[in-house]
Amino acid sequence: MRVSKEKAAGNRAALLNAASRLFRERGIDGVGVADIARAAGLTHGALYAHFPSKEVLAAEAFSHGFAANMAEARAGAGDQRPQFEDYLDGLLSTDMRDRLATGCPMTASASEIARQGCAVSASFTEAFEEMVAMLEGALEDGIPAPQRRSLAVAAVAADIGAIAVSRAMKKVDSSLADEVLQAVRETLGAAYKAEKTDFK
Amino acid sequence: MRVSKEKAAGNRAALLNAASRLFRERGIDGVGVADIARAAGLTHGALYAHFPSKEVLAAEAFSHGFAANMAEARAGAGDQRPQFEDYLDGLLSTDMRDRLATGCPMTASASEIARQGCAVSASFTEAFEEMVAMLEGALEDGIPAPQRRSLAVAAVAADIGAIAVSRAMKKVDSSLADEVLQAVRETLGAAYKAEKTDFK
DNA sequence: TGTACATCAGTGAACGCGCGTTCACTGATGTAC
DNA sequence: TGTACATCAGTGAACGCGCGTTCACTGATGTAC
Repeated sequence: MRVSKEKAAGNRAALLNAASRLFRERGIDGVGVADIARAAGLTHGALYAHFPSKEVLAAEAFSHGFAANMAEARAGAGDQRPQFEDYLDGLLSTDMRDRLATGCPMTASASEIARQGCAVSASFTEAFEEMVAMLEGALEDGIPAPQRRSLAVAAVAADIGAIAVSRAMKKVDSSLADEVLQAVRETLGAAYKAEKTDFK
Repeated sequence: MRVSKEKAAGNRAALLNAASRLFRERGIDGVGVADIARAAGLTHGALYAHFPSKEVLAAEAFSHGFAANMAEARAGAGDQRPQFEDYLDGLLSTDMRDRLATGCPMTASASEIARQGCAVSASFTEAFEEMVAMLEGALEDGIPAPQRRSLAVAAVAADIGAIAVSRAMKKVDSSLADEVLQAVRETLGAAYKAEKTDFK
């Protein structure tokens, strides 16, 4: 039966939330549309009143989950502008690694995106650029723009790799999993320090 | 009907080759056992004479594909011992990125491994350690062991991230995809240079 | 070397199940008068 | 403000299909005599 506009908007949001969580937890290929609808308190047919296909839902859910993560990162920073190293500490923490369902969708699905359609790839690329911009803005002003850009791009890619790798290994070797996070943290820190020294 | 021991061994190898390729191309969840058996010229029933389950096949196929990649890397190095930077150039090239079906299984499946069973996680972890050892051996002797280890671990994790990210974006922004590889290459190079200078 | 027979790799039908998507239908909502 | 009716979010059965795994069966291979 028909439902009020407010209720319909709420259902749409519930579908996005459920999809976003489940896709991160089990992978895009590992979740069915019925699972998502059920988690949102609806039947699978209703899903198609809001999204034309699973792929479009996946792309929107990706952006939705990423936006929530960015908002959290900015809120967590508080009033003053955070430094590059503060971001690294947060991104490469065991906390971030252990938050699969609510963490960054890029780290949760990195290697699956290439197998998905263009809509999902586009969401991923947009998220990547947004995160690069955030990190770039946290680098010291003394460093020239090309080096800042390069460092920020590398930091986001390395973070995605570190979290994915750490998660993949945690079940069988949790100390190695922790070591990976620390090693990437140290290496990015060293590269940043070197750039700062070069251009002082 | 029964088949000679040589033929059976050949069929097993064909199954591993097909599985290894297909899993990298389409993801572990994206390939069925029937696809693999068909690609190896067999029926799906025969697969279960060689492997007890898809998960065990996935774990063995992972190790199989990784071993081939390592052998290639060592052969490509030729007679003299390659430097760390030579490895980075090879690993972070557009060639490596564009070789999905025959490239490193770690880069092809990184974010999916955490969702698979322990057998696959164990294969991943073993491969990771082997690759770290290879890179560690290519670092300059002057750097102390802890720093060498940290740099090698970070390089493998960052490489996995860079290739996965570059593949994810290529469809929608190929110049950004190329930039990612170069940025990670530069940043790891800068970190290595800084360590060399520190301990000279 | 020749024969009888146990072994077992490979076949293909069948198991129960979930997949993404479509569609006729329901009935409360929102709108036009 | 009250009534008639078009709209459309949501339901649930159905579509055809592929999934991983099991199993009775086949028949060439390898072995024991």
